[in-house]
Amino acid sequence: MASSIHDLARHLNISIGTVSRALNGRADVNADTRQRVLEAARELNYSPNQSGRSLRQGATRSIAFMLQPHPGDQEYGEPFFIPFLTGLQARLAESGLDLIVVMGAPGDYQQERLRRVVETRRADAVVLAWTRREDERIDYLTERGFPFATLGRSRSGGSSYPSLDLDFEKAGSDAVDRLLARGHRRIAAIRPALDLNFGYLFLDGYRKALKRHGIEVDPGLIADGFINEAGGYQVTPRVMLAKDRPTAIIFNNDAMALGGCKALAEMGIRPGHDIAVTVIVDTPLCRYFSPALTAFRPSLEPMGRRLAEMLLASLPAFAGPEGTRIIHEVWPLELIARESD
Amino acid sequence: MASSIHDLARHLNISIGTVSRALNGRADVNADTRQRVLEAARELNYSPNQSGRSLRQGATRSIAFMLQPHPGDQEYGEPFFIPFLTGLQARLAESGLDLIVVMGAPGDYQQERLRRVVETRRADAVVLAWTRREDERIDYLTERGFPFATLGRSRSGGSSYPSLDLDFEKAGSDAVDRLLARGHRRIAAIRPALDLNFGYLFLDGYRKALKRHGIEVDPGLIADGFINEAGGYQVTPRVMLAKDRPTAIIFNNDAMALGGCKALAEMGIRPGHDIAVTVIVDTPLCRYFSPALTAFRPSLEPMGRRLAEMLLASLPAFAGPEGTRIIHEVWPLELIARESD
DNA sequence: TGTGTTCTCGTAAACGTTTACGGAAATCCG
DNA sequence: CGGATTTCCGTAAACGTTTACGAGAACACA
Repeated sequence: MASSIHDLARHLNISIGTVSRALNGRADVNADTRQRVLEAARELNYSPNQSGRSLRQGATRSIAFMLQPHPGDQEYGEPFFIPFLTGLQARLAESGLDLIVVMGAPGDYQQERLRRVVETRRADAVVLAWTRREDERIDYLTERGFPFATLGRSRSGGSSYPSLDLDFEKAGSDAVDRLLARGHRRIAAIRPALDLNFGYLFLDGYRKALKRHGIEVDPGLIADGFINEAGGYQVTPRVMLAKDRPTAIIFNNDAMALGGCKALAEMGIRPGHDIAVTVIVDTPLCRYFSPALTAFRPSLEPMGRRLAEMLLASLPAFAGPEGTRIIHEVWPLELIARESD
Repeated sequence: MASSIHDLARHLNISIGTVSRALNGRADVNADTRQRVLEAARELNYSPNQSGRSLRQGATRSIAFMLQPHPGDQEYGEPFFIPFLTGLQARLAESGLDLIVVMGAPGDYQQERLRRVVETRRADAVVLAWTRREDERIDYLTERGFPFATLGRSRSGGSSYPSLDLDFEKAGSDAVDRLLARGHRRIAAIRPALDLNFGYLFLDGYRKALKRHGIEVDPGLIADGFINEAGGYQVTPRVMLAKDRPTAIIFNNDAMALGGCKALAEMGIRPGHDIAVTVIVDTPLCRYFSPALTAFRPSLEPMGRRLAEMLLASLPAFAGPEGTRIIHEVWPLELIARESD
């Protein structure tokens, strides 16, 4: 069916070694024969078998991104990652690498799937997202010496791998500053209950900003919930029942914010009028919601490009002349002021 | 580094052939030796090299989904596909297949990327979405005899491949019926300008329903735009400037509807009050928009499962006892009445 | 002319599997 | 007990590449 390097060799009456060298642009092949090989390749519609090549070279020339759907929220997609993946893909393609997105089942937290990818050597490196504070995936990969990079920081694995994260601490702090400047004193914070690292960073920023302004942190105004709409819906009433009601809520996540607003609506509390609502990570949903939610926006597509760049810089096979480098970066979030605060 | 089948053989002092047979559960291996092999495999942390296996078997045991980001609309993700992919992945995993999502650059319409996947044999079959009326990808795949299935129908390729589509025609018709029942007579239709097949199906349903009620189809009420928010924003005023203004608009696409509503707002026209707005394919954005948009909702996750099932049934290697079957299905969309009409 | 260098190519091994084939040992059966 | 059958395993080839090695031819140079 598909033509192999042997077909080319037979067709041109030369050896497969020469064909391979010609195709791979090696120096020790006559310019004339190279020309003929390339023509024959086009004519016979040849393209190399990736399995054969991978087997020989021990490299698949592809990078895997582990995509994890939100558990328990079938209807809600993951618009967050698509622009990121677009950037990631674009940069990898420039270096001739394929991006493969490995889907996991919702909720299994990828460990099994990750093992499969690593152990069957389906990819040369992986990119992780939704990093946890203590992340077993990172432990696993560092232990095995498998190359990877992360979108998000973690305590696990030291600083032996490239990572790109958003400055959730600053965003949390800025959100508080802004609300304080607008006269709020009772500010609640709602974040995901899992060990997700950005939840800690956000809360750190929140706490520090309050303290900086001499305001005591009230544990009754901080709540953790499941990281989806249902979680926000469930947990928001809890902070609203604090003895001294908050006049503002900062949500760490768009889906939780939407659920929270639903709960507020049912309590007769109108975001933007009766209460200020701020969201840390902006998505299109925030923009279209009514009232439009004030939120902190990441530059996802450039981040994807950059993380690909950083990953490549850490791989010996792709690092430039100055050798491999492990880069860590933290990118700012941009405040998009809308109607909800 | 990673242990191979040779390591196991050496460790157990048996031949690699026996090891392979033991691992693959073939009959002609002693129960005792099989036990020892499996233990050794666990002990040495063995797992088969996918490249070697693929090379020998001529199959990668993975299915590729071609994911295409919307062009020109960086911020807007593609929440539509995630639940679909979740279902697809789940069903494939049950048959031991991996799902790999191949990202393309926005706008290149995948032809290049598809060629890469097919020609380098990175996957055993592919799943296509966003089918066009005349789809060069389908032509290419049928011509090459490469197995695939589609989410959506097409004129290309006959009925030689499994396809699962939504009943856009019925949805378009139902949408018109509903608006007519509510007293509207001037109903506009806005759909994507590309050759996307569902745009035709939708418009067919729209036209038929109008004719069925004896209402003439006014070309001035039909407009095509770029399939994103900007497209909806740009094209909506065109139908609003018809000599006899429409009192209702049906959008074929959520993003176009959102852009259209923005344009309407700027014209001082309020959806849900001054004009009825219906969307054919519901996404979370429709639910959160204000006013919440009446829309027709697909069951994406079950559709993903089903299309995987249908694809497997068409593959000789996976078809059940009754042999391979090419299945075509068209699934209904469910009307979700909200506030915008 | 003889020696050394450069250019170009063929040979063959290797990557990690699976599997067709055959053979030795064990078992069965009349 | 002898032949037939079954059980189990080793051998080796094959999948499609890449690449180390070496060899022949052409060329340069003294």
